[in-house]
Amino acid sequence: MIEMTSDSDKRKAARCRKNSPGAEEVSSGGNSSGGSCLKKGPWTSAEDAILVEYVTKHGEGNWNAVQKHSGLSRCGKSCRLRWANHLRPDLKKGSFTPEEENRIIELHAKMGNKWARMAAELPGRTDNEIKNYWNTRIKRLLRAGLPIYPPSVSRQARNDSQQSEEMMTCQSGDMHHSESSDTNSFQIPEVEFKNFGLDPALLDLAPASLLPKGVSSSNSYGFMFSSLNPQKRLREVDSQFHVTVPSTSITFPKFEQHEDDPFGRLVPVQPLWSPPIYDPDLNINGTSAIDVLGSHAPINGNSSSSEPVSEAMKLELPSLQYSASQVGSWATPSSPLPSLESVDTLIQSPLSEHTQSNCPSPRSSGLLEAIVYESQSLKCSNYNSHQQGLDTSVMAGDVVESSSRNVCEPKWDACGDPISPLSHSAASVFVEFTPVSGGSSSDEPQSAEPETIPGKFDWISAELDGKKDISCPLEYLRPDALLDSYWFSHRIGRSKDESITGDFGALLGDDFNYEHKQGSALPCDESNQSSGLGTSTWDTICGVYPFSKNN
DNA sequence: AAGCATTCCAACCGCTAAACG
DNA sequence: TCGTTTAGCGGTTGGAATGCT
Repeated sequence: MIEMTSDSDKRKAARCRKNSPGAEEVSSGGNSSGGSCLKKGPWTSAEDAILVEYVTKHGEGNWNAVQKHSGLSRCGKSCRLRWANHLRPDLKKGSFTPEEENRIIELHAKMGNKWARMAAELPGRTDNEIKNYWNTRIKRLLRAGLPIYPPSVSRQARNDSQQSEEMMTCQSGDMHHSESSDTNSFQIPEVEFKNFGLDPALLDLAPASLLPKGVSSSNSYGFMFSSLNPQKRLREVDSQFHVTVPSTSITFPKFEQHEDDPFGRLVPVQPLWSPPIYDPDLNINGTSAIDVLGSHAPINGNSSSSEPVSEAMKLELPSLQYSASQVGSWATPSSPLPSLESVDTLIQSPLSEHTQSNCPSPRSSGLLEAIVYESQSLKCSNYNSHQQGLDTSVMAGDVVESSSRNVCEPKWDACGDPISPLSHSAASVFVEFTPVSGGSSSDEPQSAEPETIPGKFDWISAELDGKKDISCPLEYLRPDALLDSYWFSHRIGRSKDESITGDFGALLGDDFNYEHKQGSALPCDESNQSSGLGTSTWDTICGVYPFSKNN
């Protein structure tokens, strides 16, 4: 089976052309490594045919023999990849189904970046495919500061982590704990950052996808289960510091496309997240709570994600942690979490209007979209619930919240319009994803978070595009927070010809001229809407972002 | 419509671990 | 025990497709 599409052929041809003059030349038999010229670049149909024929005759394996016996000018590794990723007859083509997406997330929570093993669980899918999927689509969630793992998984991981931690402590003192098990033990991975000369506090803020190369992927997704082998990790542990990831739990309902919803929106009806089969304990209380894509802490890349807190300070977010039993009652969580409908009603911002009206509903085929959509709704609701008590119930433990608020008082006031999307993007992001130590409960020992995260909420100065010296609360500039709003407005409220409304536009408007926005006190009014977030603007943000900049 | 930016994806590289002789 | 081969993984690259201005 030669599955060369005309597209891929074109692509390959183009790439061949570009790749190297040598690529064509070597295809006639040359060798490159060790004197033998092996062809690189896209495979041709002829090569595929040869490979298929060979494998059909001889079976898989012994890939280095392919070149010898078939005349292919490809190294065995290349042959193996080509076969595994494209020529295998049992490959499933096309985009991932929602079920597969679900499965991938589930598997990733279970295995970490064990792509091959994940692929084994997904018939017809390849590790490369899954990896690409994860590294691209999941980034959406990361950028949006949305959770990826079901909180149930997170909770289990946290529990296991604590247990193993205790064990480790007992057994070997304060040693770095390694992955206890690849498969059956959920452990919130320590996020290990190599020496980037960065302030851990800053690193902590980095969404994985925005981290400098070298910290990305497996262990850069923050909370994700590092795929580093224990040996590797031990080797590298020298210059690393550890971030124990606190996680929060947000339960998400299952989505269903309401027939009577003119916009085909997915609405929560049942737990989306079926209890992972690999751990019955995850099915807490026998509920089918989905606890969608939980541990958003790390993912959202914001303060809550991977606080460089001491292990003793593993933080919970009670205020955001909905018990599994609440899942079924999505509309009536114990905390003042409004129903989805209420959310739409409560968030009477332009965005919410969009949410109701022309909200690009999550495609029914897109689990991620659904998650994003619903998560945003949830965040809205969280915002509201938090907003209510923000001024009056700033816990001592809500250091992040309170301190940031204090520090940014003028800005908060300026943009803290509860109706404004800015409120959401900036303030609510704070509120929602900040590892509120002990959350809203004051019984939790109030950690000295500001001390463990030095300067986290300091105002920062950064030169943007070499033009402006901006000064603003670091939190304001965090891409995740900004993107959160961006994503929000895009996924939910922004139609094609609409501009980003409110604060985010204000924040990211022309040339990211924060100085200007400061001057205008980050107005949230319509007049200050940006014409949209230019891509270059976003590049600017990323480029300016402290951890990369400091690098 | 054109130009630019971003996203997606195939393919690769370098490295490591496991398997095997 | 050691060397070789194979498999797997993280990360990267770059063209095509797509979206935005």
